[in-house]
Amino acid sequence: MKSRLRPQYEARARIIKAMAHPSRLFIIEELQKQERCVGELTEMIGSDTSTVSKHLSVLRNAGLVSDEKRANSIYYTLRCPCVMDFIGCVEEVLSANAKEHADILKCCKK
Amino acid sequence: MKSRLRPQYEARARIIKAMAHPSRLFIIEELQKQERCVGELTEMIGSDTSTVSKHLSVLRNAGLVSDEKRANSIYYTLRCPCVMDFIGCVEEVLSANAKEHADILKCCKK
DNA sequence: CTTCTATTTGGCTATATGGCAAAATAAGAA
DNA sequence: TTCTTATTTTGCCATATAGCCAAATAGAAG
Repeated sequence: MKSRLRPQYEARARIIKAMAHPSRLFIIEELQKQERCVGELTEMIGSDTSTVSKHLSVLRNAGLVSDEKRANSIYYTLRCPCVMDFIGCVEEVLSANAKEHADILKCCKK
Repeated sequence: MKSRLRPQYEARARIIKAMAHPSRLFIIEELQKQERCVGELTEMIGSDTSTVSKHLSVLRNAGLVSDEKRANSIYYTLRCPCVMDFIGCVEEVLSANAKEHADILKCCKK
């Protein structure tokens, strides 16, 4: 592809890659509802604190969330709620896939 | 997170992960304009045919594209054009990030 | 059947990622 | 100051990914 376009696609891919993990999708969805600190998210997700912290740093580095320290916890917020629109489309893909699977099964049974 | 939710987040993550690569984003955007065969995409992207073929199989396995053989080429099509909506949001994140960077620079110069 | 063309697959290497545990850091409370 | 709590960083290992090359496959064309 034209070399001047490369960096643009790479930048986009970095953002999307930051979302491409089950726990991080959970975090995004949760933060869309309300801000949360690491401890809360850790408990909800059920893995090691350090793991959740790393996920948060991935999201932060991508610019998807911002953090603010209050009392002795760090609260994370979703910066661009539009990322939630993704989910709708992803679900559309998933149900299209499910439908196709169903059709294939139906066809084989005949 | 509640164990019955896990599979759902994993399914979503698989779809998003399939998009999380510069070449695959390019392919998605190109296929949104018109169907293309492997050879055409290979030339546009400029990497090995086998590499592009693998990218296409990632997209196909995710259910994002479908393929149809005609003459002696295989033509790929975008199955859910809504994935293009992603890009708008991703660009929003990118420009928010750029703005923040600019603000930080401005602040430091003072 | 043989040849040619388009695409996929397998083998390989280098690099990136996710996870936990342990050590390090930051900042409030005593 | 020291103690405590919340979070981040580091080290390590296992696994996944991208890329190229070479080999295999599928069909069209001769």
